[in-house]
Amino acid sequence: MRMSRFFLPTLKEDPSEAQIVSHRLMLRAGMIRQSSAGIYSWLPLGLRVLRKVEAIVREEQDAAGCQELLMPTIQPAELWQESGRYDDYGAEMLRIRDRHDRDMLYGPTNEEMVTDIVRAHIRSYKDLPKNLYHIQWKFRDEVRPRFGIMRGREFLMKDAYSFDLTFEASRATYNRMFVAYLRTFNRMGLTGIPVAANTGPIGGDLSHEFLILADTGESEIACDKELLDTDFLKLINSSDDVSTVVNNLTHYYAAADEKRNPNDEYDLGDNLVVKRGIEVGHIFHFGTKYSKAMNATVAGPDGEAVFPQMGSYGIGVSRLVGGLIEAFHDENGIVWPEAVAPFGAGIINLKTGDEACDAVCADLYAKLQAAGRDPIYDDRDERAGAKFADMDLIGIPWQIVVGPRGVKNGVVEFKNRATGEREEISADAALARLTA
RNA sequence: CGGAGUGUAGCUCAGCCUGGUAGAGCACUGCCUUCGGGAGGCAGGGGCCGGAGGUUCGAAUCCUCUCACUCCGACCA
Repeated sequence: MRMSRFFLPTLKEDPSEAQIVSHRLMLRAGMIRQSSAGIYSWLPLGLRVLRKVEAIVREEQDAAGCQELLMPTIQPAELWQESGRYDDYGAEMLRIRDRHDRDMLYGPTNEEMVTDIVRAHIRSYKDLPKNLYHIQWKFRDEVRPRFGIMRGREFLMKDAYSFDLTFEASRATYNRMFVAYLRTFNRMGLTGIPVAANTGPIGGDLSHEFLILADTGESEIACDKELLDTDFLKLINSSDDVSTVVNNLTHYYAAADEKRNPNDEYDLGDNLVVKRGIEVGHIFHFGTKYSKAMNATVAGPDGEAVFPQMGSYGIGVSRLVGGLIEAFHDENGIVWPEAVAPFGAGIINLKTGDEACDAVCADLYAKLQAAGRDPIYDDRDERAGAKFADMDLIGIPWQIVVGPRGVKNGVVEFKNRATGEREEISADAALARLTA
């Protein structure tokens, strides 16, 4: 992408409404634009990152044996009346009436709808297990939306729903999803710390939240210091058995603020740490709560009707974008991990219009594109300072700076956004670094 | 929902107390000089001062109502 053609409305000054760093940087980098309280447009740069995060989530869900479908945002009230949650959910549910005076709602979650789909099409235990997910916009009419997309009313969520024949199989699915979540966050450079949590309106007997540490996080977690010192990735890779991984992590004390138990914490002594975090995932095991309420059964091996055991598994995809910025930024802007960066490399032409510079840049640009690096090329007729500032603000991980002086000497500047390291190397060498 | 604020140019804000024809910086357009880490000069364009009522000869400014947004709290996968 050439920056001269890219829709990138960056701001020099901090918008006054933004209180936390991720919100400020998303506005300054031209990623989002607020429409109304807690509702945002995703501008091209922001959408690129959102799609990257979404793609990682999707790959890991697929790898965990889930199948993607897509359910609607608008749901009929009847399904929710059937489960009993139409009245329970309260004012957070946005209720809509259509032209035929039918009660509808903008879905805050999809347990009812997916159960309706499964009960219609799955009749035999032989068709189980199934784990269905979608990545769809949700709406929760929060009393007080804040922190930009971190606590918006409209947000993008991945939600998966598992159906198993037996309790044991269902717990195994829960564990598999647990580990898939660890992997997902890990691929983005984050550590999602699993903590025991309440089940809230979703219901059930078992639940874990996944939090990433950030001082600006809304949730408080109390846990055993040793848990934070654990190398999750090593643990995952050292065991083929997901239940071992889950057991190794969940035997440490770790609780969300509402589930803290002073008795447990007393034993930890100095090992107890209390930190703030951002909830980016939440998984639930709730057994037959919805299958029973909605009379979803399959024929079991002996012909009797069986209520499938269920679980649901959410990841806040749009919230993760904000969480990533909270985790990865410096005084100059965002520092994207490569896996989610909106562009894989940046080219800065210090003297657009200079024949030699233009030629070197054009060559780099074409070759990086051909190599699938998805580069952004700042070919604007701007001062160098503005180009450097914008490239850092939007967090491009690798930057190649091409100027007349360097070109004369056959070198370009190769820069790492995260470390700030700069080297003078040939354009070919820079290319080799990024296409190896 | 309780409390506190803010709405004036795309952004950050001044002007309001004490009523008298709408301001600055940044951004934008044109020209010139600059050009290696957010340059400078000159000239421009852009605002129903959130909306509606009221007071007044006259309202961004005073009064009433209303809408929106932000912050603190309560609430919340």
